[in-house]
Amino acid sequence: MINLDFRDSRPVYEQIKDKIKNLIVSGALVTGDRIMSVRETAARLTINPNTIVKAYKELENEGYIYSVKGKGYFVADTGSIIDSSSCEDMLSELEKKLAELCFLGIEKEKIDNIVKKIWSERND
Amino acid sequence: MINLDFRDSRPVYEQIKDKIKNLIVSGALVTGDRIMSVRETAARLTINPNTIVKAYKELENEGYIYSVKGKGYFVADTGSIIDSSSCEDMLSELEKKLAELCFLGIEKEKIDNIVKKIWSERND
DNA sequence: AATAGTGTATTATATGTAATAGTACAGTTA
DNA sequence: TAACTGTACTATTACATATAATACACTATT
Repeated sequence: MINLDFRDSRPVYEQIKDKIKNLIVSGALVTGDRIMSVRETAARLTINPNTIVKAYKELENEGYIYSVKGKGYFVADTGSIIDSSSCEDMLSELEKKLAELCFLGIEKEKIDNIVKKIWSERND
Repeated sequence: MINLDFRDSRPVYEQIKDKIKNLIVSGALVTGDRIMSVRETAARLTINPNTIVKAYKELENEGYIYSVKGKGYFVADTGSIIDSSSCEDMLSELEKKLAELCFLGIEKEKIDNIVKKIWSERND
């Protein structure tokens, strides 16, 4: 389900955040689904439980999941996520990345196709 | 010209990399332009020269600038930058970010407008 | 030649983050 | 009761970041 990439220079807890966020964004996990427990994930990846806690807590702060003592972590209601301020940050980040890709000579059509694909997959 | 943002949690040398890269990508700096010297930038931002060196060296490795001993750093030929492997990485990163924005409810038109704006500005 | 500016290299030090290890406590379920 | 959950805390190690202080080689100007 989740594997680590040791070529990736980013901290382990960020990789875990990313993987789970992607599972939610892609629809593989939906509201109410229970995700692997802290200890289960730690054992599976043979890393320290504290590292998982850090990843889960940050995902909780961002509104993607929530915890229930004694039961586990669950995927939160997607509606509660939309934070306009962080959306603005993401959009300005996106603009920088796009400007860089444009500068490097990527064709506009390539970007258009990616955007088209993503939004068509989601708006079924 | 360049200022630091202490609210930004990223390392200082990365912020400097980003600022200069943006100046190049935006066209404010063009091939052959000399950029501020290591010591000059360090004095201006009141940070350690070694931090500037780290930022400049990474930009040099990425092909954005080059150094001449005794003279300074200069903006490199843009044609030498295009590295297809790193382009692939950037595109897959972009795809993740776009999927996240889509998930958060951003309208496709908003993205289309950003893309349109950037590519029209550059293809004069 | 002298001076002042460049990039470069090196060593040492301080600080914060990331990750591990171990333990303990509180809640849930069977 | 037993076995699983999340949570909290302390201690320790390893690494990245940033500073500090030198020193050397090259370029340009005077």
